[in-house]
Amino acid sequence: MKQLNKELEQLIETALAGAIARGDLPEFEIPSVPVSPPKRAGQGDLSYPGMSLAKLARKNPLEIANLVAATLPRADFIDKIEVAPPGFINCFLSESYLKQQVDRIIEEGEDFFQLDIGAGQKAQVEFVSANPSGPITIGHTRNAVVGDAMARLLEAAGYEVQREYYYNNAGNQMIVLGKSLLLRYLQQLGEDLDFPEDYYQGAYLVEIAAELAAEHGDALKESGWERFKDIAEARMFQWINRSLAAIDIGHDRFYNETSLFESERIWAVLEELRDNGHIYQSAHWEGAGAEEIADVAAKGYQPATWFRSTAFGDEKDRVMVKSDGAPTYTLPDIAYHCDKLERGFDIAVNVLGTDHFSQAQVVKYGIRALNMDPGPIHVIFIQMVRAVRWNEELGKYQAVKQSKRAGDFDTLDELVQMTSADAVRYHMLARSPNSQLDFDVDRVVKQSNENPVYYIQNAYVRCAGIFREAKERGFNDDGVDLSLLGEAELKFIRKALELGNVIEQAVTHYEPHKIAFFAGELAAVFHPIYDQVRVLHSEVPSDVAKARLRFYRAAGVVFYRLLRLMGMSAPERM
RNA sequence: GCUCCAGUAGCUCAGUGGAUAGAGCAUUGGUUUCCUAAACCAAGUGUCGCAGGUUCGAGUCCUGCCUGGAGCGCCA
Repeated sequence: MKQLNKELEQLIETALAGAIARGDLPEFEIPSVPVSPPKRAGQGDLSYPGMSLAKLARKNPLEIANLVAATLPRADFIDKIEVAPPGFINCFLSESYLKQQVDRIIEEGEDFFQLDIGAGQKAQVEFVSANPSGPITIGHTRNAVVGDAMARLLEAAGYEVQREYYYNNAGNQMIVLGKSLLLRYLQQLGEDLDFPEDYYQGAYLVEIAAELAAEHGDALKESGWERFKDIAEARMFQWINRSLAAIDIGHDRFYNETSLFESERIWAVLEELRDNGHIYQSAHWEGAGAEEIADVAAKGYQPATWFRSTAFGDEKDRVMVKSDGAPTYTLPDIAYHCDKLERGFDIAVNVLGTDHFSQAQVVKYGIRALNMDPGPIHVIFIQMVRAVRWNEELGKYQAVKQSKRAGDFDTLDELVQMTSADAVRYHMLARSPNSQLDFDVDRVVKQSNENPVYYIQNAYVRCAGIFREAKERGFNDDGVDLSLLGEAELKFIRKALELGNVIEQAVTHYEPHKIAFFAGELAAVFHPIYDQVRVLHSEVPSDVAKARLRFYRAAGVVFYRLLRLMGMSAPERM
């Protein structure tokens, strides 16, 4: 399917080049000017602001617009071109072209607006990346939904996409997890033991411990925490994957940070940084103030290994290897991204919470210090998400307490249980990632017309309903004459043809939420049409009914495509 | 203190430097003999945080300020 705004832009550029060649316009470099649908009726379907050229062409914008309109090459999708002050070039789409697109949409099916922007290119999306120390929380969920939608959109743009999950099972967290499970297990065996406050308090460890006790009795009693760490880790991953699968999310590859230690890759990276002159040994960083130095002295720090990230714009240098010889999190993170780049991804999207902002910056500095181009790496930062409820007494929203009490929830599982996988996905996606998200629990739970999830799905359901009914009545759209379609149906087709541009915008700006808003807008165009444009109705002549049936077939294809792009289901019935 | 993000209708939020700033919810009234009501139709709501600047044109870009959030460890 063609992206008409791009086609038109090219035609206009051709016309401009012609005008320059003929000497009607002075020599100038034609800029890329976005062609977009105007907001108001009567201004056509696509609009090009000719004013952008006035200064370059040193000519009145209205004159330029008229010149372009008069010499624009012919195209099958254009009905007419109008010029409007102060210099807009407005394009009206041809009705017959739009009607033909109904069959084109059906032909393309699930590949409707499958673009070739990324053809032959590899993209990676790294997302979730939660360490296996507990369940998927509401914050991870937003990360997961945004990351997966980004991956789907990249696929729609033609990229070959890999979904990756980066995790660390070697840190102190995991040791504590293992020890926590060991304690819970011993408690299950009846031992009266204190459970330290800084251990994992979650009830899930008690459950696992109970299962272990039931399955193995006291056979594991003599095992060390290492054994319990392994068990806990395996169980956590099972749980995480099951939770994600419940909202139709999965990863192609799990990348263990530990492998970077085993391969000694981190030390190779450190040596390369050192060779490039970006590493030094010191008890404090080179730019430390007197106060900082005194503080370090008071703590008695021995010299550590520093990366001079300030040379790349950082506000302070960062420790790579602590004075005790252990690397910080940053060094393997740099090595990991180095590895990513070497794997040859043209785009490497990284979905992170804003609490990783500084970390992500340092990684980019590290990449540059290795004389590599961090260009392919793009980070989508996800702002905080919290579950809220409307408090009638206070007249404002309040955060749902993150306690384990019944009715409160802070995990994906509980969220899905309270609402639905589709509702979770839609609401987590339908926000700009860099705005804080208040997840209104009651509203999402409500399965009513105030919930846009069902508004969109219902559009697909309605299409499916027509076909069920038509089949029962033995009616079909064979031998259809699409010229019988009316203005209402064309309005939908016009809107649907914007999908390609939406996908492109979402991909090039790394803003997957755009697809969610588009889906809502398209449903808002659809429902009034469905209300008026009936198919199986006594007053509708058979040939018109055939055309309309074909139209709803196309509409169903479009909604199916949209729902899948958002990772949502396309139910046949509500 | 420094860095980043946000501030748009009563609420939750969209908004590619372009034309008269939008949607949903909430509020009020209306709509179904025949696929449809989780829907449709109609009605009102704005100091786009404040002040400057750039531009033919600014909610959008720049500067400063105000408010809210996140980050600023030899944590991961």
